[in-house]
Formats: sequence, C-alpha cells, structure tokens
Amino acid sequence: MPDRKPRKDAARNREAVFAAADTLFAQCRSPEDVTMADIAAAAGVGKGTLFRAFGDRTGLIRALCEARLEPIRNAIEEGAPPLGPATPPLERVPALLDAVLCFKIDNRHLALALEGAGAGSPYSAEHYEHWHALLQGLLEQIPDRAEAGSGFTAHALLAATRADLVAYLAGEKDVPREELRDQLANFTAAVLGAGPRRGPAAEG
Amino acid sequence: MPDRKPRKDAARNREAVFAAADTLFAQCRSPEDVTMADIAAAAGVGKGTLFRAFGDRTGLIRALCEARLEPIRNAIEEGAPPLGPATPPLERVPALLDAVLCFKIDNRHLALALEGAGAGSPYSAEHYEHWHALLQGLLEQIPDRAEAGSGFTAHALLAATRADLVAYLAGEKDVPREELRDQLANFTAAVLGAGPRRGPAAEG
DNA sequence: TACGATACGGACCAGCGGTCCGCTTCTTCT
DNA sequence: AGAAGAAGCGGACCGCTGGTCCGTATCGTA
Repeated sequence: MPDRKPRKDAARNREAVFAAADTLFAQCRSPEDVTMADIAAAAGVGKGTLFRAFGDRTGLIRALCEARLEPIRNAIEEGAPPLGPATPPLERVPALLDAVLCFKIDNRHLALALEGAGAGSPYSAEHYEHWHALLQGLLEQIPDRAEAGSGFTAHALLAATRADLVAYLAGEKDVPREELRDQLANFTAAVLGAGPRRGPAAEG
Repeated sequence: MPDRKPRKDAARNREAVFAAADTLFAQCRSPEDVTMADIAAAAGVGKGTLFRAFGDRTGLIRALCEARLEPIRNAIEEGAPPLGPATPPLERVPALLDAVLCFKIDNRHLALALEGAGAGSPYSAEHYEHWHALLQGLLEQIPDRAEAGSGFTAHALLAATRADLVAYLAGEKDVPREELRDQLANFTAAVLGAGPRRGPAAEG
C-alpha cells in the first residue's frame, strides 16, 4: 500500500471541494458554467489545491461521481434482491438500467458534467468499461440470446440512459420521473425480447 | 426572402472554409484539436470572416454537417425505395437508422464535432428535433405499437447511433463497418418487436 | 470610372484550464 | 514542549481559445 495517510487539512479540503462542486453543479444550468476557480472559491481553497488533489477538471468530476455512485455499486456487488448478484439476469438487467436512470435523473448535472468532461468520448473512461462489462456479462447469460461481437446491445441499452438525453427529457421536456422509468422499462423489455410491452403506460 | 444574393468572394470563401474544415476534422484525432484559427488559416481567410459567416464554432460545424447530410435528407424526402416515403414504416425505420449509422461511420470526425459542439446537449439542436420527429412519426404508424408519451423509443434508437459511440466502436475498437450495421439492424429489429433476430450475424 | 455597400482580416480582448514556487501548517522526533 | 522537515497551500502567472472590432480592400452598379 503505497498510500501513506493523508494530512488532516488535505482530507478536510477534499471534502470541502466535493461539497462545493456538488452544490455548484446542481445550481448551474450547464456544467460548463462552473469553472475550476468557482469551485475553488466556493470551497475556500486555492486553485492549486484543486489541481494538486485531482489532477485536472476531469479528475475532479470523476472522483465526485465515483463517490456519489458508491451506494449503487455496493447494492449491485453485495446483494439486495433486485440489483444483487442473486437475481436472475432477465430481471437484473432492467433493475440495473433503472438504477442507472434514477441516478442520472437525481444527479443530472453531475452526470452531465461527467459525460461531457473528457476531451474524447465518455467511452474511453474506465468507468464506462465497468458498466458495459457488467451488462454485457448479464446479457450473455440470458438463454436464447446470441450476444456476440462487440456487445452492441449493451452499448445501445446504456446509450438509452445517456446523461444528456436524461437531462433533456427530465429537465427541458419535463417528463416526469416515473414516466421516464416506465418508458425505459418498456424499451428494455422489448430489447430483451420479453414479448409485448407491459401494462398501460402512464398517460401523458 | 430576406436573403439578397451573396457576394462572389463571400461564396468562394464559404466553400473554402467548408473544404478546409472537412479536411482538418478528418485528419485530427479529436475535434477539439481543430481550432477556429486553424480552419481560417487552412482556408486562407481571416478569423473574422469565419465568425462573420457562421456566427460561432457551433454554427460552422452545423452548417458543414447540414451540407454533407443533404444527400441523405433528399433520399428520405424524395423517395428511393428503402428510404423514401413510399416504404412501409416497419421497413423504413431500420433503413433510416442504417443510413444514419453509415453517415456517422463515414464522417466520424464531423459527426463527433457536431455532437460535442454546443455548450448544452445535442438534443436542443433543431437538427435533432427533425430526426426525432421523423422517426417518432414512423413508429406511431406501426400497427400494434403503443407509442405514447415523450417518444422515448425514438430517442433510444437514435441514441444507439450516437456519434461518440460509433466513433468508439468503429475507431477505437475496430469493429468493421458491416458488423456494426448488422448489430444495429438486429437491435432495431428487436425493438420493433419483429420477433427473433435475423439471419446469422457475421462471425466476429 | 466613381461611389456605396459589403465583406475581409488580423490585432485585440476576456476567460478558461493548468503550472509554479514562496509560504504556511501539520507531523514527528527528541 | 520545541524544533526540524515534510506535506500541503494559494494565488499570481502562463498559453491558448473562442469571439469582437474596425480600418481597409473588394465587389456590384450606374
């Protein structure tokens, strides 16, 4: 373990930065409007501290997301009924996508900042690889499903929960949370070949 | 028609800029690497001319895309068999998505630049609204398909052809063009509830 | 050819992410 | 407790970008 214990002020600042960034991203319209200087000021630290702790803008956003995402990751890896590993794939896939969707609805701005962060695509991020591998693995376990090649289905399903799409629907178009979840559930069901769509959708 | 005829040099410069931008975007790794100054220099014009003609970076990219996309738009509106309006929806939807996919494969860099362009999401662009409305309209025409609410299915299908995803698969992961098309076709078929996937996919 | 309108172009500006280094604060050793 | 040294801090600073501005060159017209 090459990490020695961090100094007390360092830890305190780290938290302060997380809190400040969270607030700022939640308030502002577009993630672009929040500058590093803003975050530093709001956290009561210098810009240098920001970059020392997180490397660059992307690093900060990534770290913040990772932190906020931890509960979901745990739920998936450890094992409450709908998300946990004991659930059969055909049930777990929709649950997983629903969880992702909910996270992105509730943390629109943060998710938006994350996906718009890196210079390149969000797809190069280790973060994404993780989710894709998980989903892809589940899809392969579903019986009469010939999931081959590049795992396109998993990519496409995840694409349906892209942060900017979610933000657009939930934010701009004011689609209510439950309706969105319902629609994604329907879509997922169709993709999984589970026959006809389920019950009456909430009328818009 | 409030547009008076443009001056000759203006038209010439416009073309020069398109050509230069096209080349530069095609060559560089990430669209971010191509600056407005670069484009101006390559086109042999001043920066002022760029901004006068297109307003801002987004405007330039949008105009360029629009121009390159015109053939496809025509094919859709006028009417060759697979894309044209005479085709029944159940056939036309896959054809349309395939056309979009192909365009994004062939013009990766440009499409990437477009979607990454605006400060906000690509979803606010009139461009996107157009495609979504078209697709949504077709989906509604498919008989036993209860397409209601915000047209999520159309959004999700389009999301499967997002430029960065395409660039990632075709560029980074070297998924061959035909395989990608095949996978998207399978996916589309599944969503449309057309029963089992079609024939044997190209083995990867 | 001469004149008005239009477009050109590059110096210029503000603001961003990111760096650097003298100074402060924590930790630890005696 | 006190002092020495490491670890961390912070804001002036830099390079670069998208975008503006206006004197000047070019075009269309009579």
